[in-house]
Amino acid sequence: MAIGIKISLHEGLYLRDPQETSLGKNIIKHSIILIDEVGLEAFNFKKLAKQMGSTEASVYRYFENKHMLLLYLVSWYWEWVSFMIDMNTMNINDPRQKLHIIIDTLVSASRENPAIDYVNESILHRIVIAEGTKAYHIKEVDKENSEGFFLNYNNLSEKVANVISELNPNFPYPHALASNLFEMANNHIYFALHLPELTDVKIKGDNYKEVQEMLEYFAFKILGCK
Amino acid sequence: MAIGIKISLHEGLYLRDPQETSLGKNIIKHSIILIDEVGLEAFNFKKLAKQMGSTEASVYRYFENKHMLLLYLVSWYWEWVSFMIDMNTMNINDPRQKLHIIIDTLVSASRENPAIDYVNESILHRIVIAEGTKAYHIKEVDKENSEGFFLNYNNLSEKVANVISELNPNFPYPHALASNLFEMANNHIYFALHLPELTDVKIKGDNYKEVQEMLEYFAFKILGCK
DNA sequence: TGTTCATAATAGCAATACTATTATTTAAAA
DNA sequence: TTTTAAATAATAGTATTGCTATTATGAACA
Repeated sequence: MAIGIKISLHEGLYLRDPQETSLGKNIIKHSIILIDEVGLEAFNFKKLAKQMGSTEASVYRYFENKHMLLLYLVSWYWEWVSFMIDMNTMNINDPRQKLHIIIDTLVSASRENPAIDYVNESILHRIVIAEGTKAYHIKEVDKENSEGFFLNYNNLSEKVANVISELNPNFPYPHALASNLFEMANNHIYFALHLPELTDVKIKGDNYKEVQEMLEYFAFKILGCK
Repeated sequence: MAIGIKISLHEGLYLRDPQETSLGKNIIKHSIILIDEVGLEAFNFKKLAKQMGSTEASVYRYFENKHMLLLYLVSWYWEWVSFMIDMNTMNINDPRQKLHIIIDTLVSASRENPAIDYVNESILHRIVIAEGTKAYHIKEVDKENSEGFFLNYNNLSEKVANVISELNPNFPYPHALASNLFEMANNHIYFALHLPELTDVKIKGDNYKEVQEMLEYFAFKILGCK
Protein backbone atom coordinates (compact mmCIF):
# COMPACT_ATOMS: atom_id res chain seq x y z
CA MET A 1 0.00 0.00 0.00
CA ALA A 2 3.00 2.31 0.22
CA ILE A 3 2.33 4.75 -2.59
CA GLY A 4 5.13 7.18 -3.23
CA ILE A 5 3.67 10.24 -1.54
CA LYS A 6 5.96 12.96 -0.33
CA ILE A 7 4.33 15.53 1.85
CA SER A 8 5.75 18.90 0.91
CA LEU A 9 6.64 21.14 3.82
CA HIS A 10 8.33 24.49 4.23
CA GLU A 11 12.12 24.20 4.20
CA GLY A 12 12.49 26.51 7.14
CA LEU A 13 10.88 23.95 9.42
CA TYR A 14 13.94 21.72 9.54
CA LEU A 15 17.72 21.90 9.30
CA ARG A 16 17.94 18.69 7.23
CA ASP A 17 14.96 17.20 5.44
CA PRO A 18 13.93 14.20 7.57
CA GLN A 19 12.07 12.63 4.67
CA GLU A 20 15.36 12.17 2.79
CA THR A 21 17.21 9.83 5.13
CA SER A 22 16.39 6.80 7.21
CA LEU A 23 17.60 8.50 10.38
CA GLY A 24 15.31 11.41 9.55
CA LYS A 25 12.34 9.12 9.05
CA ASN A 26 13.19 7.41 12.30
CA ILE A 27 13.18 10.73 14.12
CA ILE A 28 9.68 11.42 12.80
CA LYS A 29 8.45 7.95 13.61
CA HIS A 30 9.75 7.84 17.17
CA SER A 31 9.00 11.44 18.05
CA ILE A 32 5.34 10.80 17.24
CA ILE A 33 5.28 7.78 19.51
CA LEU A 34 7.20 9.45 22.34
CA ILE A 35 5.33 12.78 22.38
CA ASP A 36 2.07 10.86 22.51
CA GLU A 37 3.40 8.75 25.33
CA VAL A 38 4.92 11.34 27.67
CA GLY A 39 3.38 14.62 26.47
CA LEU A 40 5.16 17.58 24.93
CA GLU A 41 6.38 19.05 28.21
CA ALA A 42 8.25 15.93 29.30
CA PHE A 43 9.46 15.14 25.79
CA ASN A 44 13.04 16.04 24.89
CA PHE A 45 15.71 15.14 22.35
CA LYS A 46 17.74 13.10 24.83
CA LYS A 47 14.85 10.75 25.55
CA LEU A 48 14.02 10.59 21.85
CA ALA A 49 17.60 9.70 20.93
CA LYS A 50 17.76 7.07 23.63
CA GLN A 51 14.51 5.48 22.52
CA MET A 52 15.55 5.25 18.90
CA GLY A 53 19.11 4.19 19.63
CA SER A 54 20.72 7.35 18.36
CA THR A 55 22.23 10.43 19.96
CA GLU A 56 20.97 13.83 20.98
CA ALA A 57 23.45 15.61 18.71
CA SER A 58 22.20 13.67 15.70
CA VAL A 59 18.61 14.74 16.29
CA TYR A 60 19.76 18.32 16.65
CA ARG A 61 21.16 18.17 13.15
CA TYR A 62 17.63 17.67 11.82
CA PHE A 63 15.61 20.04 14.01
CA GLU A 64 16.60 23.22 15.74
CA ASN A 65 14.61 22.36 18.87
CA LYS A 66 11.47 20.59 19.99
CA HIS A 67 9.24 23.49 19.02
CA MET A 68 10.35 23.18 15.40
CA LEU A 69 9.86 19.42 15.51
CA LEU A 70 6.32 19.90 16.80
CA LEU A 71 5.65 22.48 14.12
CA TYR A 72 6.93 20.02 11.55
CA LEU A 73 4.62 17.26 12.78
CA VAL A 74 1.60 19.54 12.97
CA SER A 75 2.30 20.91 9.49
CA TRP A 76 2.69 17.37 8.26
CA TYR A 77 -0.72 16.51 9.69
CA TRP A 78 -2.55 19.45 8.10
CA GLU A 79 -0.85 18.85 4.77
CA TRP A 80 -1.97 15.24 5.01
CA VAL A 81 -5.55 16.30 5.75
CA SER A 82 -5.39 18.70 2.82
CA PHE A 83 -4.15 15.92 0.58
CA MET A 84 -6.93 13.58 1.74
CA ILE A 85 -9.53 16.27 1.11
CA ASP A 86 -8.21 16.70 -2.43
CA MET A 87 -8.37 12.96 -3.01
CA ASN A 88 -11.85 12.59 -1.58
CA THR A 89 -13.38 15.59 -3.37
CA MET A 90 -11.90 14.75 -6.77
CA ASN A 91 -14.54 14.99 -9.48
CA ILE A 92 -17.08 16.33 -7.05
CA ASN A 93 -18.58 19.67 -7.96
CA ASP A 94 -21.41 20.23 -5.51
CA PRO A 95 -19.96 22.46 -2.75
CA ARG A 96 -22.49 21.10 -0.32
CA GLN A 97 -21.20 17.61 -0.83
CA LYS A 98 -17.63 18.89 -0.70
CA LEU A 99 -18.22 20.35 2.74
CA HIS A 100 -19.67 17.05 3.93
CA ILE A 101 -16.52 15.31 2.76
CA ILE A 102 -14.27 17.93 4.35
CA ILE A 103 -15.93 17.42 7.72
CA ASP A 104 -15.74 13.68 7.37
CA THR A 105 -12.06 13.92 6.50
CA LEU A 106 -11.38 16.22 9.46
CA VAL A 107 -12.57 13.76 12.04
CA SER A 108 -11.42 10.60 10.34
CA ALA A 109 -8.16 11.53 8.60
CA SER A 110 -6.38 9.37 11.13
CA ARG A 111 -8.32 6.28 10.13
CA GLU A 112 -7.52 6.54 6.43
CA ASN A 113 -5.24 3.91 4.97
CA PRO A 114 -1.72 4.81 5.93
CA ALA A 115 0.37 5.56 2.89
CA ILE A 116 3.58 6.52 4.63
CA ASP A 117 5.07 3.82 6.78
CA TYR A 118 7.10 5.97 9.17
CA VAL A 119 4.08 8.11 10.15
CA ASN A 120 1.34 6.62 12.29
CA GLU A 121 -1.47 8.97 11.29
CA SER A 122 -3.72 7.85 14.09
CA ILE A 123 -1.19 8.68 16.82
CA LEU A 124 -0.24 11.87 15.02
CA HIS A 125 -3.89 12.90 15.11
CA ARG A 126 -3.87 12.47 18.90
CA ILE A 127 -0.80 14.68 19.12
CA VAL A 128 -2.38 17.40 17.01
CA ILE A 129 -5.48 17.23 19.19
CA ALA A 130 -3.55 17.44 22.45
CA GLU A 131 -0.57 19.62 21.54
CA GLY A 132 -1.45 21.26 18.23
CA THR A 133 -2.30 24.73 19.49
CA LYS A 134 1.08 24.97 21.24
CA ALA A 135 2.68 25.15 17.81
CA TYR A 136 1.36 28.65 17.21
CA HIS A 137 0.70 29.97 20.71
CA ILE A 138 4.23 31.27 21.08
CA LYS A 139 5.93 34.64 21.44
CA GLU A 140 7.55 34.34 17.99
CA VAL A 141 4.23 33.78 16.18
CA ASP A 142 4.44 36.92 14.04
CA LYS A 143 7.97 36.22 12.87
CA GLU A 144 7.26 32.56 12.17
CA ASN A 145 4.05 33.36 10.32
CA SER A 146 5.83 35.94 8.17
CA GLU A 147 8.41 33.29 7.29
CA GLY A 148 5.62 30.99 6.15
CA PHE A 149 5.92 28.37 8.89
CA PHE A 150 2.15 28.07 9.16
CA LEU A 151 1.49 27.90 5.44
CA ASN A 152 0.00 24.43 5.49
CA TYR A 153 -2.65 25.44 7.99
CA ASN A 154 -3.27 28.78 6.31
CA ASN A 155 -3.64 27.17 2.90
CA LEU A 156 -6.05 24.58 4.17
CA SER A 157 -8.10 27.34 5.78
CA GLU A 158 -8.16 29.16 2.44
CA LYS A 159 -9.19 26.00 0.61
CA VAL A 160 -12.10 25.28 2.90
CA ALA A 161 -13.11 28.96 2.96
CA ASN A 162 -13.44 28.80 -0.81
CA VAL A 163 -15.80 25.85 -0.63
CA ILE A 164 -17.84 27.70 1.99
CA SER A 165 -18.08 30.79 -0.21
CA GLU A 166 -19.09 28.64 -3.15
CA LEU A 167 -21.86 27.15 -1.06
CA ASN A 168 -23.10 30.49 0.23
CA PRO A 169 -21.54 33.52 -1.47
CA ASN A 170 -23.19 35.87 1.02
CA PHE A 171 -21.75 34.26 4.13
CA PRO A 172 -19.58 36.91 5.75
CA TYR A 173 -17.13 34.70 7.69
CA PRO A 174 -15.78 31.93 5.46
CA HIS A 175 -12.26 31.84 6.93
CA ALA A 176 -13.50 32.02 10.48
CA LEU A 177 -15.93 29.17 9.90
CA ALA A 178 -13.19 27.12 8.27
CA SER A 179 -10.68 27.55 11.09
CA ASN A 180 -13.45 27.12 13.63
CA LEU A 181 -14.34 23.75 12.12
CA PHE A 182 -10.73 22.61 12.47
CA GLU A 183 -10.45 23.81 16.04
CA MET A 184 -13.87 22.48 16.98
CA ALA A 185 -13.15 19.06 15.52
CA ASN A 186 -10.02 18.68 17.62
CA ASN A 187 -11.31 20.43 20.72
CA HIS A 188 -14.45 18.40 21.04
CA ILE A 189 -12.65 15.12 20.56
CA TYR A 190 -10.37 16.24 23.39
CA PHE A 191 -13.29 17.43 25.50
CA ALA A 192 -15.25 14.23 24.98
CA LEU A 193 -12.25 12.26 26.20
CA HIS A 194 -10.99 14.50 29.00
CA LEU A 195 -13.30 17.40 29.83
CA PRO A 196 -16.80 16.06 29.15
CA GLU A 197 -18.45 19.02 30.91
CA LEU A 198 -17.45 21.21 27.98
CA THR A 199 -19.26 19.32 25.27
CA ASP A 200 -22.39 17.31 24.49
CA VAL A 201 -20.88 14.61 22.34
CA LYS A 202 -19.52 11.24 23.28
CA ILE A 203 -16.88 9.04 21.72
CA LYS A 204 -17.19 5.28 21.84
CA GLY A 205 -13.98 3.51 21.01
CA ASP A 206 -12.67 5.23 17.93
CA ASN A 207 -16.11 6.21 16.70
CA TYR A 208 -16.26 9.95 16.16
CA LYS A 209 -19.73 9.92 14.64
CA GLU A 210 -21.26 12.31 17.18
CA VAL A 211 -18.47 14.82 16.66
CA GLN A 212 -19.00 14.64 12.93
CA GLU A 213 -22.78 15.09 13.26
CA MET A 214 -22.27 18.10 15.47
CA LEU A 215 -19.86 19.74 13.04
CA GLU A 216 -22.32 19.21 10.21
CA TYR A 217 -25.14 20.64 12.29
CA PHE A 218 -23.08 23.75 13.08
CA ALA A 219 -21.69 24.27 9.60
CA PHE A 220 -24.89 23.85 7.62
CA LYS A 221 -27.03 25.70 10.10
CA ILE A 222 -24.66 28.67 10.10
CA LEU A 223 -24.63 28.66 6.34
CA GLY A 224 -28.40 28.70 6.34
CA CYS A 225 -28.84 25.55 4.35
CA LYS A 226 -30.66 22.94 6.34
CA MET B 1 -12.83 51.99 43.26
CA ALA B 2 -11.49 49.02 45.19
CA ILE B 3 -14.60 47.13 46.19
CA GLY B 4 -13.93 44.21 48.44
CA ILE B 5 -14.26 41.39 45.97
CA LYS B 6 -12.54 38.13 46.63
CA ILE B 7 -12.49 35.74 43.73
CA SER B 8 -13.03 32.26 45.06
CA LEU B 9 -10.77 29.61 43.63
CA HIS B 10 -10.15 25.93 44.30
CA GLU B 11 -7.76 25.39 47.21
CA GLY B 12 -5.80 22.76 45.33
CA LEU B 13 -4.54 25.39 42.91
CA TYR B 14 -2.07 26.89 45.37
CA LEU B 15 0.04 25.92 48.36
CA ARG B 16 -0.68 29.18 50.19
CA ASP B 17 -3.54 31.47 49.25
CA PRO B 18 -1.92 34.37 47.40
CA GLN B 19 -4.94 36.61 48.05
CA GLU B 20 -4.19 36.54 51.77
CA THR B 21 -0.76 38.18 51.91
CA SER B 22 0.95 41.07 50.24
CA LEU B 23 3.71 38.82 48.93
CA GLY B 24 1.02 36.60 47.43
CA LYS B 25 -0.69 39.52 45.74
CA ASN B 26 2.65 40.66 44.45
CA ILE B 27 3.30 37.25 42.91
CA ILE B 28 -0.01 37.48 41.07
CA LYS B 29 0.59 41.02 39.95
CA HIS B 30 4.10 40.49 38.65
CA SER B 31 3.52 37.07 37.14
CA ILE B 32 0.78 38.57 34.97
CA ILE B 33 3.11 41.28 33.76
CA LEU B 34 6.06 38.95 33.21
CA ILE B 35 4.22 36.12 31.44
CA ASP B 36 2.70 38.68 29.10
CA GLU B 37 6.12 40.15 28.47
CA VAL B 38 8.26 37.08 27.85
CA GLY B 39 5.71 34.33 27.13
CA LEU B 40 4.99 31.23 29.18
CA GLU B 41 7.91 29.22 27.83
CA ALA B 42 10.55 31.73 28.84
CA PHE B 43 8.83 32.59 32.12
CA ASN B 44 10.15 31.02 35.31
CA PHE B 45 10.12 31.60 39.05
CA LYS B 46 13.68 32.85 39.16
CA LYS B 47 12.93 35.69 36.75
CA LEU B 48 9.67 36.42 38.54
CA ALA B 49 11.39 36.60 41.93
CA LYS B 50 14.10 38.84 40.55
CA GLN B 51 11.58 41.23 38.98
CA MET B 52 9.56 41.57 42.15
CA GLY B 53 12.55 41.75 44.45
CA SER B 54 11.90 38.47 46.20
CA THR B 55 13.37 34.98 45.98
CA GLU B 56 12.62 31.87 44.04
CA ALA B 57 12.08 29.85 47.19
CA SER B 58 9.44 32.28 48.41
CA VAL B 59 7.45 31.95 45.21
CA TYR B 60 7.63 28.19 45.50
CA ARG B 61 5.89 28.39 48.84
CA TYR B 62 2.81 29.77 47.08
CA PHE B 63 2.70 27.70 43.91
CA GLU B 64 3.93 24.21 43.22
CA ASN B 65 5.25 25.16 39.78
CA LYS B 66 4.54 27.43 36.86
CA HIS B 67 1.79 25.20 35.50
CA MET B 68 -0.18 25.65 38.72
CA LEU B 69 0.42 29.39 38.65
CA LEU B 70 -0.91 29.56 35.09
CA LEU B 71 -3.91 27.47 36.07
CA TYR B 72 -4.52 29.84 38.95
CA LEU B 73 -4.42 32.90 36.69
CA VAL B 74 -6.66 31.31 34.06
CA SER B 75 -9.14 30.19 36.71
CA TRP B 76 -9.08 33.66 38.16
CA TYR B 77 -9.92 35.09 34.74
CA TRP B 78 -12.87 32.80 34.11
CA GLU B 79 -14.20 33.36 37.59
CA TRP B 80 -13.94 37.08 36.97
CA VAL B 81 -15.82 36.74 33.68
CA SER B 82 -18.44 34.67 35.46
CA PHE B 83 -18.78 37.34 38.12
CA MET B 84 -19.11 40.08 35.50
CA ILE B 85 -21.78 38.10 33.68
CA ASP B 86 -23.73 37.75 36.92
CA MET B 87 -23.45 41.49 37.55
CA ASN B 88 -24.45 42.46 34.03
CA THR B 89 -27.40 40.06 33.75
CA MET B 90 -28.85 40.88 37.14
CA ASN B 91 -32.58 41.51 36.89
CA ILE B 92 -32.62 40.51 33.25
CA ASN B 93 -34.95 37.69 32.38
CA ASP B 94 -34.98 37.50 28.61
CA PRO B 95 -32.48 34.74 27.70
CA ARG B 96 -31.94 36.36 24.34
CA GLN B 97 -30.75 39.52 25.98
CA LYS B 98 -28.74 37.50 28.47
CA LEU B 99 -26.82 35.85 25.66
CA HIS B 100 -26.10 39.25 24.12
CA ILE B 101 -24.67 40.38 27.43
CA ILE B 102 -22.64 37.19 27.83
CA ILE B 103 -21.02 37.70 24.44
CA ASP B 104 -20.35 41.32 25.20
CA THR B 105 -18.77 40.39 28.51
CA LEU B 106 -16.63 37.70 26.87
CA VAL B 107 -14.88 40.09 24.54
CA SER B 108 -14.78 43.09 26.83
CA ALA B 109 -14.26 41.65 30.30
CA SER B 110 -10.79 43.12 30.23
CA ARG B 111 -12.07 46.65 29.73
CA GLU B 112 -14.41 46.61 32.74
CA ASN B 113 -13.51 48.82 35.65
CA PRO B 114 -10.81 47.09 37.61
CA ALA B 115 -11.96 46.22 41.08
CA ILE B 116 -8.87 44.38 42.26
CA ASP B 117 -5.75 46.44 42.24
CA TYR B 118 -3.16 43.68 42.02
CA VAL B 119 -4.75 42.16 38.90
CA ASN B 120 -4.52 43.98 35.59
CA GLU B 121 -7.54 42.41 33.88
CA SER B 122 -6.56 43.71 30.49
CA ILE B 123 -3.13 42.07 30.54
CA LEU B 124 -4.59 38.94 32.11
CA HIS B 125 -7.01 38.75 29.20
CA ARG B 126 -4.04 38.77 26.79
CA ILE B 127 -2.44 35.94 28.75
CA VAL B 128 -5.61 33.85 28.65
CA ILE B 129 -5.86 34.46 24.91
CA ALA B 130 -2.24 33.52 24.23
CA GLU B 131 -1.56 30.84 26.85
CA GLY B 132 -4.96 29.76 28.17
CA THR B 133 -5.28 26.45 26.36
CA LYS B 134 -1.91 25.31 27.75
CA ALA B 135 -3.54 25.15 31.16
CA TYR B 136 -5.57 22.08 30.21
CA HIS B 137 -3.61 20.60 27.31
CA ILE B 138 -1.43 18.52 29.59
CA LYS B 139 -0.83 14.86 30.32
CA GLU B 140 -2.37 15.14 33.79
CA VAL B 141 -5.67 16.60 32.52
CA ASP B 142 -7.84 13.71 33.76
CA LYS B 143 -6.37 13.75 37.23
CA GLU B 144 -6.56 17.52 37.53
CA ASN B 145 -10.11 17.62 36.22
CA SER B 146 -11.20 14.96 38.69
CA GLU B 147 -9.68 17.05 41.48
CA GLY B 148 -11.77 20.01 40.35
CA PHE B 149 -8.94 22.20 39.08
CA PHE B 150 -11.02 23.30 36.08
CA LEU B 151 -14.20 23.98 38.01
CA ASN B 152 -14.34 27.68 37.21
CA TYR B 153 -14.30 27.01 33.50
CA ASN B 154 -16.68 24.07 33.77
CA ASN B 155 -19.14 26.06 35.87
CA LEU B 156 -19.12 28.98 33.48
CA SER B 157 -19.74 26.57 30.63
CA GLU B 158 -22.70 25.18 32.54
CA LYS B 159 -24.05 28.64 33.29
CA VAL B 160 -23.96 29.73 29.67
CA ALA B 161 -25.32 26.39 28.50
CA ASN B 162 -28.35 26.98 30.71
CA VAL B 163 -29.04 30.34 29.11
CA ILE B 164 -28.72 28.72 25.69
CA SER B 165 -31.19 26.01 26.63
CA GLU B 166 -33.58 28.60 27.97
CA LEU B 167 -33.38 30.43 24.68
CA ASN B 168 -33.90 27.34 22.59
CA PRO B 169 -34.87 24.23 24.57
CA ASN B 170 -34.53 22.05 21.47
CA PHE B 171 -30.97 23.00 20.68
CA PRO B 172 -28.96 19.77 21.02
CA TYR B 173 -25.50 21.19 21.83
CA PRO B 174 -25.76 23.82 24.58
CA HIS B 175 -22.45 22.98 26.28
CA ALA B 176 -20.57 22.73 23.02
CA LEU B 177 -21.91 26.07 21.87
CA ALA B 178 -20.98 27.63 25.19
CA SER B 179 -17.40 26.38 25.20
CA ASN B 180 -17.12 27.15 21.51
CA LEU B 181 -18.08 30.76 22.16
CA PHE B 182 -15.33 31.05 24.79
CA GLU B 183 -12.73 29.47 22.55
CA MET B 184 -13.85 31.41 19.50
CA ALA B 185 -13.77 34.72 21.33
CA ASN B 186 -10.16 34.21 22.36
CA ASN B 187 -9.00 32.47 19.19
CA HIS B 188 -10.27 35.10 16.83
CA ILE B 189 -8.80 37.94 18.82
CA TYR B 190 -5.51 36.06 18.60
CA PHE B 191 -5.98 35.32 14.91
CA ALA B 192 -6.90 38.90 14.09
CA LEU B 193 -3.69 40.05 15.77
CA HIS B 194 -1.28 37.32 14.68
CA LEU B 195 -2.71 34.93 12.09
CA PRO B 196 -5.11 37.05 10.03
CA GLU B 197 -5.44 34.37 7.33
CA LEU B 198 -7.50 32.31 9.78
CA THR B 199 -10.27 34.81 10.36
CA ASP B 200 -12.35 37.52 8.71
CA VAL B 201 -12.46 40.02 11.52
CA LYS B 202 -10.16 42.91 12.26
CA ILE B 203 -9.22 44.65 15.49
CA LYS B 204 -8.50 48.35 15.56
CA GLY B 205 -6.77 49.46 18.70
CA ASP B 206 -8.66 47.81 21.49
CA ASN B 207 -11.93 47.72 19.60
CA TYR B 208 -13.23 44.16 19.48
CA LYS B 209 -16.53 45.12 17.84
CA GLU B 210 -16.08 42.88 14.81
CA VAL B 211 -15.29 39.87 17.00
CA GLN B 212 -18.39 40.55 19.03
CA GLU B 213 -20.57 40.89 15.93
CA MET B 214 -19.24 37.63 14.58
CA LEU B 215 -19.93 35.77 17.81
CA GLU B 216 -23.48 37.11 17.84
CA TYR B 217 -23.96 36.11 14.22
CA PHE B 218 -22.76 32.57 14.95
CA ALA B 219 -24.64 32.11 18.21
CA PHE B 220 -28.03 33.40 17.13
CA LYS B 221 -27.89 31.84 13.69
CA ILE B 222 -27.05 28.45 15.18
CA LEU B 223 -29.88 28.82 17.65
CA GLY B 224 -32.24 29.60 14.81
CA CYS B 225 -33.34 32.97 16.11
CA LYS B 226 -32.41 35.74 13.72
C1' DT C 1 10.20 38.01 76.68
C1' DG C 2 10.03 34.21 74.30
C1' DT C 3 7.85 31.74 70.58
C1' DT C 4 5.99 31.25 66.26
C1' DC C 5 5.56 32.32 61.61
C1' DA C 6 6.75 34.39 57.06
C1' DT C 7 10.19 35.77 54.29
C1' DA C 8 15.00 36.57 52.67
C1' DA C 9 19.53 34.92 51.55
C1' DT C 10 22.31 31.52 50.00
C1' DA C 11 23.64 27.22 48.34
C1' DG C 12 23.25 23.23 45.93
C1' DC C 13 21.74 19.37 42.90
C1' DA C 14 19.70 16.87 39.07
C1' DA C 15 17.77 17.60 34.66
C1' DT C 16 17.31 20.25 30.40
C1' DA C 17 18.68 22.48 26.22
C1' DC C 18 21.89 22.97 23.72
C1' DT C 19 27.15 23.06 21.33
C1' DA C 20 31.64 21.32 20.23
C1' DT C 21 35.09 17.72 19.18
C1' DT C 22 36.51 13.66 17.60
C1' DA C 23 35.94 8.97 15.89
C1' DT C 24 33.76 5.76 12.95
C1' DT C 25 30.95 4.17 9.22
C1' DT C 26 28.91 4.62 4.56
C1' DA C 27 28.59 5.77 0.14
C1' DA C 28 29.75 8.22 -3.91
C1' DA C 29 33.51 9.96 -7.06
C1' DA C 30 37.88 9.60 -9.27
C1' DT D 1 40.15 0.43 -5.89
C1' DT D 2 41.34 4.17 -3.50
C1' DT D 3 40.13 8.79 -2.00
C1' DT D 4 37.23 11.77 -0.23
C1' DA D 5 33.32 13.58 1.54
C1' DA D 6 29.29 13.24 4.18
C1' DA D 7 26.50 11.33 7.84
C1' DT D 8 26.31 9.56 12.15
C1' DA D 9 27.86 7.93 16.78
C1' DA D 10 30.30 8.73 21.04
C1' DT D 11 31.63 11.63 24.38
C1' DA D 12 32.07 15.67 26.89
C1' DG D 13 30.95 20.06 28.44
C1' DT D 14 28.29 24.55 29.57
C1' DA D 15 24.59 27.53 30.89
C1' DT D 16 20.09 27.52 32.42
C1' DT D 17 16.07 25.51 34.63
C1' DG D 18 13.33 23.47 38.16
C1' DC D 19 13.26 22.58 42.51
C1' DT D 20 14.83 21.62 47.65
C1' DA D 21 17.28 22.45 51.89
C1' DT D 22 19.43 25.35 55.48
C1' DT D 23 19.97 29.11 58.00
C1' DA D 24 19.19 33.91 59.26
C1' DT D 25 16.29 37.84 60.02
C1' DG D 26 12.32 40.28 61.30
C1' DA D 27 7.40 40.93 62.60
C1' DA D 28 3.53 39.54 65.29
C1' DC D 29 1.45 37.75 69.17
C1' DA D 30 0.63 35.84 73.55
